[in-house]
This record gives sequence, C-alpha cells and structure tokens, in this order.
Amino acid sequence: MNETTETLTIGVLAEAAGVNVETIRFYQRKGLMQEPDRPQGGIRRYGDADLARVHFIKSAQRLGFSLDEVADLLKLEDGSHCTEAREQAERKLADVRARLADLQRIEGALQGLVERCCAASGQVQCPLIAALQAA
Amino acid sequence: MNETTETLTIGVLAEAAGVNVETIRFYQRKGLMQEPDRPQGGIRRYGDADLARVHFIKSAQRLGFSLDEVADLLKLEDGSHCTEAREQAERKLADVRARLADLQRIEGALQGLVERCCAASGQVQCPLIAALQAA
DNA sequence: CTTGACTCTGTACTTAAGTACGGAAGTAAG
DNA sequence: CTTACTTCCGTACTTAAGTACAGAGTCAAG
Repeated sequence: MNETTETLTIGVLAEAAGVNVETIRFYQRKGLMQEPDRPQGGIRRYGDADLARVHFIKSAQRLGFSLDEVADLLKLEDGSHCTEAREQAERKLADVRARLADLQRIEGALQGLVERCCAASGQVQCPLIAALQAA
Repeated sequence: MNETTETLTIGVLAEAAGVNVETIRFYQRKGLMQEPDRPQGGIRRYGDADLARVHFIKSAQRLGFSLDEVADLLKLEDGSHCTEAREQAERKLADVRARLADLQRIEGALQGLVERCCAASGQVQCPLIAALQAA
C-alpha cells in the first residue's frame, strides 16, 4: 500500500506546488528532493510524496529556515528524532526573536527621525540627514 | 574655512570607520563616495567629510536602507529636500512595520510548534515535521 | 638604497535562492 | 507524420553587499 500513483510530470508538479519547474530541479540538485527513475529514457513521473516534500520546504522557508536548515530537518524526517527537531526549532525561535528585537529598535529610531524631520522647519539641515550623519 | 584637512590614507579612513579598505573602494565604484584627486600619481588623501559619509552610509544601513536607497538619500543631502527625505523614511518605516508583523506571525507559529512538539510523546511522527508537511 | 608596508587598478570570487537558456530528445494532438 | 509543447541536461546569469587577489607603483624608515 506504499505505492502511491506517480503520475505527475515535473511541469504539473511545479504548477501544483506553485513553484517554477527550475525550482524543482534546483531542489534536486541541492539534494532536497530526489529524482524519480527515468523509464528507459522517458519522462520522470512524480507523486504525492514529492508534492508534500515541496510543501514542506516552502513551509519551513516561510518560518525562516534556510534551505541548508531544511536539509537538516529532512534528515530527521523519520519521526524518531523529535528532540533534535524541537531543538532546531527552538534555535530558530530564538533567532526570530532576536531579529524582532532588532527591527523594533529600528522602528523606534525611524519613527523618531520622521517625527523630528520637518517639525523644526527653517533648519539649515534636515534633521533626518543630520542624525544619520552623526550616528 | 571649507578646507578641512585631508590627511587620511584609505587604510586609516577604513580603520577609523570600522570597515574594510575594499568596502571604501566598493562605495566609490557605486558612486556613494567620490574619490579625491590623486596628486601626480601619488596617494589619495581623505578628510573628515569622507569619514562622515561612511558613518552616514552605515547608519542608514542599520536602519534597513539598501545601498541604492542610501544613494537616493544622498541626493537629498543639501538639506533643501527635507520633505522627500521624510517621505522616504516614512516608506521605510512602513516597510519595517510590515516585516515586524511577518516576524511576529512566524514567532507565534514556531512557538506553537515547539510547544506541541514532544508534548505528545509516543506519537508516530513528530508534530513539528507533520505540521510542516501539511501546511 | 633597499626593504616592507601600503596604495592603486582591474578583475574575479563569494553566498543564497533561484532564473534563464540552448540544444537534444520525448510526447501528444491533429 | 508533422507540429508544437514538454522534458532533460548542463551551464551561465541574477541580486546585494561586499571580499580577495595579482601585479605595479609609491612612500617612509633604517
């Protein structure tokens, strides 16, 4: 019962996954997906597992994982490495929180600049430019 | 009184600005800084204005501006385009806020995954992996 | 006057995540 | 059977922000 029907061409698979055909090939070259056998010089066929794999990659990317990190996650795929997977997700979470803190500092600084800018008119120099000059 | 002393070599300038010599040259190629004249095939000298320029670029980068955007800001440098500068900063602020919102969604999703992961032990598959599979 | 450090110039390489292309071969419709 | 579309394969190009390097010239100290 493990034989899911492999009926999709690469073009249909790409379409279904919402990515470019070249992206599929690129993932294959990267080792993120393996290519099905080619029946006597014919055309490769793909199945639901391949579609799920593309979804996995894209979901992980949306959560901020790089393709190299996705490759690490895929090594844990058999389900017996739950702890490692969680640890990696925790590292990524810490990472995301650090980036959040950075962006919040930047937001505050930009907002301050925008408010000061042109509030004081008749100035020799634009406060925004001056602030960047000095910082 | 506009003649600030131009005494720094490119190495000293880079050191003072905390960047690589090659970075200075790269900014010159990009048109973000102009190169001082070369006295009869000699060595170029840099002054405080050049140092301020590097600081400006680096500050703007820290606020999330790309080098192309920095180039745009630099065109407004004479102080008579305060409004344009503010508009650009406002666009960047909106941009930063959008990225903040994205990251916050990601944070929530990752945190949820980490919490569910291994909370349910004895599972066939790791919930984190399964969630990415399905998403 | 030589040595070693620095500068100048141009070109090439780096990373990440793809995208584009050219030519050959397979495949489906009419 | 021909035409048109895909697929396959390998290679090259893209963007951003630099980094690295080779070969030639310059400069200051000893």
